[in-house]
Amino acid sequence: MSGSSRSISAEDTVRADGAASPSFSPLYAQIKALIIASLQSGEWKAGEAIPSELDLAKRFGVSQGTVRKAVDEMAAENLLVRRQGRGTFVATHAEQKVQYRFLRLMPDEGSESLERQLLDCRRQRAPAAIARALQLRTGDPMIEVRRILSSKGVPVVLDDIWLPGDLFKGLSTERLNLHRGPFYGLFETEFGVHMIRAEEKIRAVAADAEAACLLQVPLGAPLLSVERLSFTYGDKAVELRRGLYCTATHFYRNELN
Amino acid sequence: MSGSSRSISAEDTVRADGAASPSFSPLYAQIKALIIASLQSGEWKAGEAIPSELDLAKRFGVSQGTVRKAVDEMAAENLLVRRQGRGTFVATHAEQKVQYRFLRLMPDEGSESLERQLLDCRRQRAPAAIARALQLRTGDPMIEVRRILSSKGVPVVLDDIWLPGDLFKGLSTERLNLHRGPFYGLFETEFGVHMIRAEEKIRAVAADAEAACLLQVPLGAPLLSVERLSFTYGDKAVELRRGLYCTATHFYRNELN
DNA sequence: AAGTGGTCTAGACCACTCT
DNA sequence: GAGTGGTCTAGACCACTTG
Repeated sequence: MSGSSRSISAEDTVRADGAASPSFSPLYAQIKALIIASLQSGEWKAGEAIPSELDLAKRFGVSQGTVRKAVDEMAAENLLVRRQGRGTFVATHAEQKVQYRFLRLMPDEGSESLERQLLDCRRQRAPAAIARALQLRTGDPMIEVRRILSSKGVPVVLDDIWLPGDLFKGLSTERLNLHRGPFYGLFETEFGVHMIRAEEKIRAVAADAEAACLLQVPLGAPLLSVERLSFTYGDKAVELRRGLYCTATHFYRNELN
Repeated sequence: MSGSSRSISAEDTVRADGAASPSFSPLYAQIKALIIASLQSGEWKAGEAIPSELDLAKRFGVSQGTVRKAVDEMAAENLLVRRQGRGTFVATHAEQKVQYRFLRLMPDEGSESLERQLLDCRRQRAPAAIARALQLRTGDPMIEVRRILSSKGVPVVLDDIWLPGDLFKGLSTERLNLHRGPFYGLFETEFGVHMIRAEEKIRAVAADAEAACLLQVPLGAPLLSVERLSFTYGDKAVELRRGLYCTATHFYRNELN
């Protein structure tokens, strides 16, 4: 790299006042932020390759090693996927070998994929509780989707999905039904919304009349309630989902470190 | 480092036959394996500092950068903890700010710590199902521990814990009761067993008579069943645990990436 | 053969902690 | 001030993929 290239060096960091420097942001972290900004702006789309490490190093005026560290972190966070000899690619929910990257439900035996059945998709006004979680105002336009996932014809999951109306303008029952693969893939290609992270709150609950009917279990049967809040770039919440899982033939798998 | 130091270079890797080289093990991975071996042998105990990167580099005859990469991975896996300016330390369940590193249960409000109540601790013969999970033989000596965790006097968790008898020879009710903090801390200091990873299978179940009584919930109330298999170095399973969580005032928190 | 990511080295300097 | 981990660079070479 050229010698006088520190256009964004650590030393340039703004210091709020004499005391307590603002915790020091290393170069690679700034490079990472720039790459994320490019992802967010759509410069590179889901599944596409980003420029090579050397190209990025030239572009940002830093060494390859610094770009490498930024990309390494992003690969560890599943924002990017590295493939030796081929390049670095924008992670996607669409063409992944494991469909449903965020679904931790596993069958006790076998490995059949799940069939999808759309129940409903309608425009709604945001209820207070939903609005709060998504940092919207009560009454803001939203879209509610309900669906069932089945294994070998037996219903296993009942999902109730809430999306901000302004981000998913043209979403409709037909569009959802036409699409193959996970919803998150459709969200990427049709609406430019990437889900990169989620938080789940899990409880055991008793099936109410509606859930019992739809999941074909007795009234009061124990179900796993999985409340998921999904985030896109910049930790912006863009989906709230409440799943009811029937855990007679499946279980929720988790790994602890 | 001295020039002729590649005592364990990548090129030395044994190749099984002409075709399909055994997938290539980089130097840093071999260093990592050596460090893990030292941890396993007890050369550095839980909570202690390991040698500095430069010392390790000298010892293994590689550059600091290679040691750094090995240690970075181990820190990412929570085997080691780096502290700038101080050193690198063996991770421990004992003196951690967050007690219960593996417990994902969170209160809906507040942040009270949980009180522990020991119900039982006895020597047992391994039932078939337990033995299989821990790769033992049916009838092998085991220790079974039952306990309750309570929040503000209200029982929240009922745990049933199975441990291989040969690894936990002197374990007794008194010893468990004397000890402060999480069991996993005691296992480290008293028995040299470090839990480094675990897999959980989660289901919703209905409370049976015994659980209902101990957790003070109605018969048939929905409970979270959390089956945990814990591993020590070398992916050796050393604990099977079945927890029943009452999720009226708490929830199981998970993060997806 | 060319291009990509992956490994390894060596050295300089910075930020943090402790004595 | 000495010692530790953290950042950044520059260059060499290796492993893998594709044309």
